[in-house]
Amino acid sequence: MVRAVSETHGEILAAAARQFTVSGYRGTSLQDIAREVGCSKATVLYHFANKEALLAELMAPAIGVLRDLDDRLTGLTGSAAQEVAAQGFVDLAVRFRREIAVLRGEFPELLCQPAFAHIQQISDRLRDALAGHSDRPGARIAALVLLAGISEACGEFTDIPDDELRAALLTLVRRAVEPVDAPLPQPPTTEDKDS
Amino acid sequence: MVRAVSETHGEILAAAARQFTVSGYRGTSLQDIAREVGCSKATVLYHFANKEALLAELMAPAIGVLRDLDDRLTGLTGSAAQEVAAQGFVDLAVRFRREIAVLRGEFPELLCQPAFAHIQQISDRLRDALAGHSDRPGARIAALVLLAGISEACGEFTDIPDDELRAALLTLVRRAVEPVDAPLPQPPTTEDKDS
DNA sequence: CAGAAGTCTGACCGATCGGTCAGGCTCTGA
DNA sequence: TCAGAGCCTGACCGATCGGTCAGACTTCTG
Repeated sequence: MVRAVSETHGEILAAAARQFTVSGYRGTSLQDIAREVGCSKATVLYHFANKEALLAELMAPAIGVLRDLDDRLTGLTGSAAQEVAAQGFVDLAVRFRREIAVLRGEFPELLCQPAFAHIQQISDRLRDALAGHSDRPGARIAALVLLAGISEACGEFTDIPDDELRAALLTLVRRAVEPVDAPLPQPPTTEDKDS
Repeated sequence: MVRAVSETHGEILAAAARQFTVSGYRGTSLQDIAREVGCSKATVLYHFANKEALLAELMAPAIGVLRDLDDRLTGLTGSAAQEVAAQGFVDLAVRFRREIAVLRGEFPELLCQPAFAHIQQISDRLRDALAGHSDRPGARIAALVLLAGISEACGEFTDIPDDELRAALLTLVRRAVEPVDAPLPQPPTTEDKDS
């Protein structure tokens, strides 16, 4: 059976997206993808140079949006950076729930691959922005917990429509982020031991 | 070379912990562990029935603490459940940073294995408790984002001492969790479309 | 009609995985 | 002294992985 180029190409991409979401990148073999499409493993490797190229093409749209967000963050400081980072990342996470779920937990290894080398730097800058470029541990911790948690959680809420999920996440982030413009948010914690 | 039982056993366990933390469970082979210990792969499999048993023994302490927390949560409702869940999970996450990092992202597959079958249910109950047993989407989302984010983030802050990390996380969780005892926290969201 | 281009496949490759097994080694106690 | 228990290993196994390759088939084009 011979199909139009774009047809098989797209079917492989769609099957890979589903399989990666369920089993992760490593947990999915080219044979699994070929089986779902109904072609041979060699056909998958005819349309894509290798497994990594398949992943790269799958991630391209999300990465593009992430880069745009990175550009918009340059020059911003304090709560302005926090707000733009919050809105931008929440929107990105909701729109690309599936793609982000794929990377779930496989970030460290995947980021070593050349196609994704720069993403680590971008996400570091995103975290700094969400922390209002503060170096207080509380701000850094809150920013990382929120970014990681949203990435992880988005894929789970498949039953919640985009609008509702986006609004709830944005409310959460605004509530949870450590304010940086105010001198200090009246620390009500139990004890402070600055080592 | 022949060592005392407990010695090699412990060395394998320690090496596995390090490797799993860096490369994940799947990403670490028995050969990798054996190489770090300085023994053969067969020796690893002499001390542990199989790879899964190695992981189970590594996780046992953390799982025990998780079960204790689960017990303490039974019967609690509202903000009381939230507070106990917050304190208990933050403490657990900080104490067992490394163990939790191992499971990072490999939860879905690992939870299928019989040794970890019950953990999914416990973590579901933990999430419900942190949401104050509310079924409002905002509360559920906040709880999941916080649990996932803390799990993910703890392993990254190796430079922050336990006390400080614990205090910062607890402050964050208390600030971020959606209050449930008050009738409704003055919803400032854009629009509510109850489908 | 000839042949070039594009699409697809089965057979195969080397590498690596988790796991097994027979046997060698050291130490201990009768 | 010697048998047995405990510890350890090299060699090996079947399965699976990502990837290659020659060739078959269809479609387009001059």
